[in-house]
Amino acid sequence: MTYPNEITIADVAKAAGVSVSTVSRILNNKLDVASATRERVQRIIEEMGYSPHAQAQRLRAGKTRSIALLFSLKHPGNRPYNPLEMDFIIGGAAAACEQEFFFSLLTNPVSRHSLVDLYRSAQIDGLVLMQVHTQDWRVDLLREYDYPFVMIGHCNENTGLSFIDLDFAVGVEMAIEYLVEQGHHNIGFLGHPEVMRLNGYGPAVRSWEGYQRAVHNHNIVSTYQEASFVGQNLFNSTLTMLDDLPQMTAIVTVHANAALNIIRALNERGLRVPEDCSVIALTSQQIAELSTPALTTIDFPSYDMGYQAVAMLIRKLQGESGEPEQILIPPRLELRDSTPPISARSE
Amino acid sequence: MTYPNEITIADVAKAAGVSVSTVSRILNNKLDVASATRERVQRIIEEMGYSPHAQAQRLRAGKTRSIALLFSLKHPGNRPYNPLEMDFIIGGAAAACEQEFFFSLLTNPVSRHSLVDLYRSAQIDGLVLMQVHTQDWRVDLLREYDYPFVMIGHCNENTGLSFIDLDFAVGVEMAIEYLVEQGHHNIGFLGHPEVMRLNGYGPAVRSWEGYQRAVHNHNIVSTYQEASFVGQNLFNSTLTMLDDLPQMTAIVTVHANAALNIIRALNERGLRVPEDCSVIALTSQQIAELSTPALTTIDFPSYDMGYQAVAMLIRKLQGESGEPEQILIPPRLELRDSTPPISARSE
DNA sequence: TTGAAAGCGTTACCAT
DNA sequence: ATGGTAACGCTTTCAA
Repeated sequence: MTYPNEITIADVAKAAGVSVSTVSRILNNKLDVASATRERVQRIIEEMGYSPHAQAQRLRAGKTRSIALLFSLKHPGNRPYNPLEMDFIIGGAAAACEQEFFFSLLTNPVSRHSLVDLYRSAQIDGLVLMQVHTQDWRVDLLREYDYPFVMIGHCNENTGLSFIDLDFAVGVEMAIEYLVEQGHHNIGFLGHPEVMRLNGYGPAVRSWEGYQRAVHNHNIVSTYQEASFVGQNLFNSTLTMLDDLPQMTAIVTVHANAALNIIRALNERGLRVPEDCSVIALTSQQIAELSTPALTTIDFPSYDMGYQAVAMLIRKLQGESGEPEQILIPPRLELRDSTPPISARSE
Repeated sequence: MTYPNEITIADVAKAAGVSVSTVSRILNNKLDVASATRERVQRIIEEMGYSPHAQAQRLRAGKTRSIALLFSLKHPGNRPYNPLEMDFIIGGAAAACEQEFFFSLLTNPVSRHSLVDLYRSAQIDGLVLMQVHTQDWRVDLLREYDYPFVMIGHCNENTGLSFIDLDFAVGVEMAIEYLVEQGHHNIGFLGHPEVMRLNGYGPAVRSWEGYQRAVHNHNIVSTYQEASFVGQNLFNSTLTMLDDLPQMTAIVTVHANAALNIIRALNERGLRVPEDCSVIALTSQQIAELSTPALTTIDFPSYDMGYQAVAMLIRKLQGESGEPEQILIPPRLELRDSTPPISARSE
């Protein structure tokens, strides 16, 4: 039995012997309807398997109830993606679905024109921006046009803008500080690729700042490598750091997925984690617990960030918050098994 | 300068001194327009920054130009997700965006009602189903209503249905066969959790079949563990297999992300990859190359599968293909560094 | 080659 | 409490 999906509110009205307006009122839970009528019509709606035409409702309302997340694939084959970015997507989708918003993923590269067009042609009510740079033309453009959007990440200049971001600078600093407290003097830092930092990619810039600050403020010997997240690269960069600084007893990395390669590189030199070398990564709980030993982390709550970003956007769209919301998440150190328990270090 | 986005086709018509119909014709590249008019109007469209209201166009056309992928989060905190499933999403989004379809991610749990409602209320034109089970109520329902959809995965009974899937059974068989050819006699299999197989989750059922067939057809000693993809579990399961079968010289796993834990577990027992033990995983090129050593795989082209699924769905929506398309991808063995080169094994 | 008008399925206003 | 009607912005007949 195949139901035709061409049942309209008019069909329901006719079947119920009432006017279209009445059915509409019932659908929208207006109060001025006799309860007898309401019940009768509702039964008929049920029986006919009617549900209102979302497109028509949206046209009428002048709202799309759609939001999108920009996730441009520069090179379609350029995977694997950062798993934390995947969590932005999932978290965002979850928040949108809960509020019955359509959540769309836009992978085409955006131009000024295509970006503006999304709003102009009423494809979306609002946008989530990720992979934000300290100076970001997309942000400038959307701000100029006063189109609703929120960022995962933030710029140098954020007046009037809504965003959620992790405090990468403090995060890296905190990790190094912890290691110093634990008695480490020789610490390696495995950062984002240099080119990303020079391009002004937020996390790259800020984690680098945090590293510089920590080195400056503490009496430690340090080496660093800026590596892409290709496995072989992380592996080699770890070896290079060991060459530079053979006494290295701790590594801090911003790479979510680096554990395998760092650990393997250390093993290659006869070093074990955490007995000979501690590792702290900037990653999510879930990824940290994928490793053996489970990684001590500066927690990167990416699912929640995606979720919050969308929740924030929807609040903005519904006009609940006139003020922009700016959330800079204070980093949290999660001790797990890749740094020795405090008692063990007091030997 | 903030453009109002309330410019309509009527505004353009008025500004150009022509009728709405004429503007519409120009927008839709109809032929019966004087080229002088066309150019003049096009310039005005440009100047005014007009682009047509997508909602209105879709209402008029009776098409939503939206498709969705069902990715229910049973437990919102239930991460990390299978990275290959993430690639379904990205690949699907890419295909949809290229064709200017809206691609939406639905994370709410679906009921019969909510599923049917997606079509009835004209929220979507079609759906991509993943996490398909050998018997799947969603498939039965959509088939009954004759709503357009495609699957990533397939059921036991697929008449009239369109799908793309990897041939997991042959894949696992092929991996084991290769190992046998290379002279291995003691082979371990690390499969999906038993409960997934018993629930009829396609990949779990079929990779298990492939394993059984391989063991039956070859003269090998084998052990297996069915493990969840939690790191600690994979680690322990590997150790258990080593306890069962200390002479084990090769492991085949269906877990995309298991490499770290398998390798670490082997190292724990003083075994090295690939010198002492070979590893073949069912995963994507990108993930395989994240590991050190890079993993030999049965390639799981998940991005392409997502891409193809959506392309297939769009073809179906555009009525290009009356016939259902059923693609069962023949597995391909990709030799990398977690199995020794053939020359090395002839010692 | 162009324009007028109907209609896509709703909701909201104004009557009754 | 209910019904008629206009309007949301577009495309597509049908006429001119």
